Amino acid sequence: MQGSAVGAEEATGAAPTARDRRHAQTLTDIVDAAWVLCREHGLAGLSLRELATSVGLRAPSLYSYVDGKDAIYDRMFRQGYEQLHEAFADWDDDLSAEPEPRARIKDGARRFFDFCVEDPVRSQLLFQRTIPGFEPTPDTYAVAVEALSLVATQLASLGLDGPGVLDLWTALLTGLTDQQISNDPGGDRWSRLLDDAVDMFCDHHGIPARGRRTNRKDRR
Amino acid sequence: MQGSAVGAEEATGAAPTARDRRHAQTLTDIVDAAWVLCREHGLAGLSLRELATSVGLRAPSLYSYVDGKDAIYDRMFRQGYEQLHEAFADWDDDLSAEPEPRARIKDGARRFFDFCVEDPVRSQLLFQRTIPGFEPTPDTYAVAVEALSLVATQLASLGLDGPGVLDLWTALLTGLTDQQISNDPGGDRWSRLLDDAVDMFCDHHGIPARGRRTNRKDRR
DNA sequence: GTCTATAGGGTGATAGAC
DNA sequence: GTCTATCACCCTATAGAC
Repeated sequence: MQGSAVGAEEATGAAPTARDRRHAQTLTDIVDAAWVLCREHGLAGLSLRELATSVGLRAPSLYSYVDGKDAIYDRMFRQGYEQLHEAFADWDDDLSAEPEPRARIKDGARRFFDFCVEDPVRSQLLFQRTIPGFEPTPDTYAVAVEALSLVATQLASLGLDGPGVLDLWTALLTGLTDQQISNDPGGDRWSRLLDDAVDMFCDHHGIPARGRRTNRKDRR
Repeated sequence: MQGSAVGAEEATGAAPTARDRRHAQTLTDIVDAAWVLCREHGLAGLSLRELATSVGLRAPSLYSYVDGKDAIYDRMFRQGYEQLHEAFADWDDDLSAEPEPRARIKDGARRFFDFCVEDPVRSQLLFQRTIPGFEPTPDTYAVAVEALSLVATQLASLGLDGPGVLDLWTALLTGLTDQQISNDPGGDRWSRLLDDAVDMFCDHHGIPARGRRTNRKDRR
């Protein structure tokens, strides 16, 4: 379920020793435990002491695995975008099975909605900028950009392109997910509006409901 | 600009003494300073020490004005919803000048958008539940409900009613504002999409663009 | 009402022994 | 690598002198 954290050591050609593997293992343990604690106490409520003891260490020992608190957020941030990437990796695989653009857009919307609702803390870390001092490393920021551009190109291939179109799309989707998360956690009050919202959006942008193609620009 | 905090003392029939007025004044000073500090350090980053010194007091002296930290959040929360109420109090005043529902809906959307963007910290306090232990007092919660129901009835009079319709409306609006606040602060990248978004929404729900009335339900 | 003093907790991070 | 000990802060809240 969690993204692989192998590769934390420098990618030398040398084979990993048993000690390297142990090191990498407790490192992933640390990040996994950090997710658990953040879901419990909130993203900003993460305590290094508690994190350490929850993996059987004392606080100072964390520093031989991770450079400090922000470095832990950075690893979580990167992992989150890797998971987003995974969630959309096979999105266009069913192109042969379902060629209708609107149905496929609905599928994409549902993927994103579920991805966000399934882990609100992750959504908060990835999409809202709420942690005081944290900025992702350029390296992990590149991972985020890559994941987002993957989704953007997939949407563009379905006819959703142009700057304003994509921005309105993200606003609509994040609005629905945020309302669901913060005003009806565990329920489906906004989840069940998702398909209707997509129809509204597609109607407005000339995405055909059936095989027929209507082009919005031609009508003006 | 800030809502009046007179009336903090119990509403007895007695005339307020000079001492009462001084007390009420420093109380509003405290709340005003709390807003300033929250905009600087974030909502959760409010420190009672710093708040006290910023109004010329020491931390313990705050407790003779306010019951604790959550009581300060409560006053801010209430004041925020009073301001929202004010922002929509005269919304239907221009009914004679502008009877077109769609134009008036756009005006309402713009009011809400500006209200949110103009003070992101206030939006976070009012519309997201991000502070760990804080729950508004029943008394101030009633103020919030009243403000929201005012807006809801105004929308309903324009044809935007039904549970799903209102929920989709709030999702769309908060989505646009949140994106604007967190991804383009100070800019207009989502602000300039607002009118188009309202058109999309109105088209979908049968709100006429001109004087003619189209009813969505009749067409299915 | 305001203060000093302090209780009683928390935090991230570092030095240095083992 | 892990630990103990500790530094150097931060915080909210209360007791009691003035």
